[in-house]
Amino acid sequence: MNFNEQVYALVRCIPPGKVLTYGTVARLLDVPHGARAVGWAMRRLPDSSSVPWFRVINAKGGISTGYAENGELIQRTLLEAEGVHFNAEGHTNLHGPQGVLWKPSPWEVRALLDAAAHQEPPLPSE
DNA sequence: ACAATGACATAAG
DNA sequence: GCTTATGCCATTG
Repeated sequence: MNFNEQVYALVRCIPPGKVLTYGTVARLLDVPHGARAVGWAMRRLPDSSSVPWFRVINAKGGISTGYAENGELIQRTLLEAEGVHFNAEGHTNLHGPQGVLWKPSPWEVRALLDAAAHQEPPLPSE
């Protein structure tokens, strides 16, 4: 199972209205410093992918896209549609009372990764 | 195998 | 809070 497949499997399981940071995704995959690799996995995703890439943001709670001119706007709009609130500074509240950061239990993560490993879903490369 | 790159993260100034 | 510098991982030439 490739690293990016695990990333996709995990991102696919992010519930609507919740988000994950690149670093968090990496940590959930037992790669504490693989944030950049996560970003790479997102970048190679086609827009038509079934992976909710828009639910992945940076550690500041802001949009870090650069895949397109108006990518930031697109991602923000998609998240707003799911109830994710952006403040004037352009970032979501990851913690606090309205924290939208998804915090799955370790066993959940392992279960979904195990399921993905058994399914071996086709890589959505382009 | 080596060097460079990138939707990142963290520390320091 | 913002800008720089360094570290990390996977991928690519």
